[in-house]
Amino acid sequence: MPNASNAFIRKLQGYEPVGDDDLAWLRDASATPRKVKANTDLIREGDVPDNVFLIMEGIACRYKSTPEGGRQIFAYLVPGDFCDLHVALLDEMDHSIATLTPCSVVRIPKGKVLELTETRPALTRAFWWCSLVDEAVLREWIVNVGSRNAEERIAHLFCELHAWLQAVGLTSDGSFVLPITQTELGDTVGLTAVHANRSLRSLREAGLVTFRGDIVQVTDMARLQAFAGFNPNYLHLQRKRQAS
Amino acid sequence: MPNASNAFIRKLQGYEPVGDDDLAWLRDASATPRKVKANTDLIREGDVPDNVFLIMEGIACRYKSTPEGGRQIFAYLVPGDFCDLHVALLDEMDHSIATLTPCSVVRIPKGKVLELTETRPALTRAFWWCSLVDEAVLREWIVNVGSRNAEERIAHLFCELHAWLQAVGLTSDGSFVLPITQTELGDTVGLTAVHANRSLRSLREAGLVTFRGDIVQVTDMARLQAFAGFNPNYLHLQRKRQAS
DNA sequence: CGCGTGATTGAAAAGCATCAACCCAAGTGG
DNA sequence: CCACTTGGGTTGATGCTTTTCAATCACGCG
Repeated sequence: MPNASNAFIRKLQGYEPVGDDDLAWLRDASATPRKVKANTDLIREGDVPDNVFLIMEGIACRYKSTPEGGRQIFAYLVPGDFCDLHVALLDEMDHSIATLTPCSVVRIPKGKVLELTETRPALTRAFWWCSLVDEAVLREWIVNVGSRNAEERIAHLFCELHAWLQAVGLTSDGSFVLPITQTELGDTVGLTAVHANRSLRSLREAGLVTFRGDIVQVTDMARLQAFAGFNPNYLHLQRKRQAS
Repeated sequence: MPNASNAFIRKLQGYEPVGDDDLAWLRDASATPRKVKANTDLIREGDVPDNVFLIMEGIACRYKSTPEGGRQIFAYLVPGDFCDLHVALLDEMDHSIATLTPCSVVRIPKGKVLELTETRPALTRAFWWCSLVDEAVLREWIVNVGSRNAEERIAHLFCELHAWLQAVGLTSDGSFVLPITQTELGDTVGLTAVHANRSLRSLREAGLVTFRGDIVQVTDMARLQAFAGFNPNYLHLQRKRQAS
């Protein structure tokens, strides 16, 4: 079994050349993961935490609860993703983070991240890059809920997740594991569970993609992407060109 | 008339104590603004630019065009806002930026920003903070289009803009200038212009807020905020607590 | 004055939510 | 071992929300 910190370190190395010294910092920071059960809040809106969380295994999500009792999910967190880098700089959480599956997470003290911005420009830049990619994904999600219909929204989400997970080797032959309920899918794309269910049936019957028992299987990738209007440019998956 | 760089520098100073040396860098960087007409693309999706833009006067927006000929706006840029800090680190633009009114903008060469990350940790942190606040606003916009109805979306947008502009002294007595068309308002909150118009009428008749001739006038702030479910925490307007 | 852009209103149709029922599989406890 | 419970998936019927299409109005400008 590979070193648990691999997903995280590999991700950052994709953004910036990471020196041995910085590598040691990363290894040290991600050394002692702790287990968390599924459907557990890691941190809640309003909290003023003093740790940054990092997902090593499992899937979590960012969300806000709505006054009517629903919730809006606006990010899935997969291994290697920061939970709340925000917290290191901002004051209090403006949203919550919950696990969707059992997870393994590590905590990095806030002070350690602040210190990093003073002493390690390459890592700071890599973290900043992470923020910027997160931002790009959020923009596309606004396009998704703001200007696509129900089927297109779901199709687009599946395209994105496939591309993202493929980049870290978590897909196989057009399929990937997505351990969420249809209610959570609805909370993600701004639909009710009932309508999400009907839309899934349409997509299945159209021969584009199926979602059964935690498995998304893309039937026809080219048609699915065309249907969803998916353009992966916003994921910024290709490596950064050498900067001098 | 105040130094044109004030909005920008004041904004950053709200995030981090800025030393004299850094101040000089900022003044220098924002020294020579150039005028741009309304409804002009500053930069387009797919471009690989070598400048970072900074809005000194006027209002611009980030947007993506949809295949059906519409567009989705996901940010308004007001004086002091960065246009595309992303570009300094990411590869190519994943969205476009256009002026909505005549604007005055400055360009900062990409290399200058990269150099900054090596030599000026306080400024780098301030820029990073800007990214994180942008991110928080994007999250709330997803909640807006994903889980509020037409009237609530518009009401929420107006609450946000009022709070944001009030923080930089651009409101007066519950009103502010919003030089956009109803079509652009619709493109922002994921509605057609027709339905945006009807929703505006409802809000006006409910005595909450009016929007006529580029002026938003909040009639009853408390009720408007309650109606929209507005909580300003995500704007992170309060100053950062002293770190260390 | 005529034209173009944006605002406004009406009527019809489509999209989506709501309510309600039922099915199914995986526990759980007697 | 089985009755019972529970959470998630599926489907139908109905109504509200939003879009679409179309027409008209108001205004600034050459």
